[in-house]
Amino acid sequence: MAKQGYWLFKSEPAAYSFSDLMGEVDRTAEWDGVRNYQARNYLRDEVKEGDRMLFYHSGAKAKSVVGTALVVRGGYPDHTAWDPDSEHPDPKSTPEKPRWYMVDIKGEAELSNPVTLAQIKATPALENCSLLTRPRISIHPMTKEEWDIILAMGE
DNA sequence: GCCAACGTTGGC
DNA sequence: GCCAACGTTGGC
Repeated sequence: MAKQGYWLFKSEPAAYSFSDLMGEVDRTAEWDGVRNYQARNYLRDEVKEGDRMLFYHSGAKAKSVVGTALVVRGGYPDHTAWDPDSEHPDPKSTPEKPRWYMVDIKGEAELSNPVTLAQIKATPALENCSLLTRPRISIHPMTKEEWDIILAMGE
């Protein structure tokens, strides 16, 4: 069995929120629309079924980790790229030569207390976490230690 | 293959 | 709403 991976996915709640995920059939959604190569590489190569992720709300008001989810399908081609009616079409990506990848996630639990960005910044053990050191990427790998700390803060 | 222009992200 | 950071594009 592959090593358990931990991730943090960012989303603008106005575009797609954690409650949107929890409201899906089977609480499961395709995480499509990623159009950044670094994030794509994570999705394609490293995010595996069985990995867990923190759902982070970015943007003016939220800026906090609000819940957890499970990866229920590892990286596979993002078919919305070659759908001209999708929100993120990319004519350079085709079914034969997919450029973008996505995963499927299933909502698990909402945190009792959302962990804010300010709290994360104020926690010395989290100062090297990818969320803080690599701004402007929508997908961040996390260590088990970081995962445990944030979840404990959210209880 | 360089690099300027441009677009996007996301905290403030 | 501003703007810094940074990724992408495209002319040369």
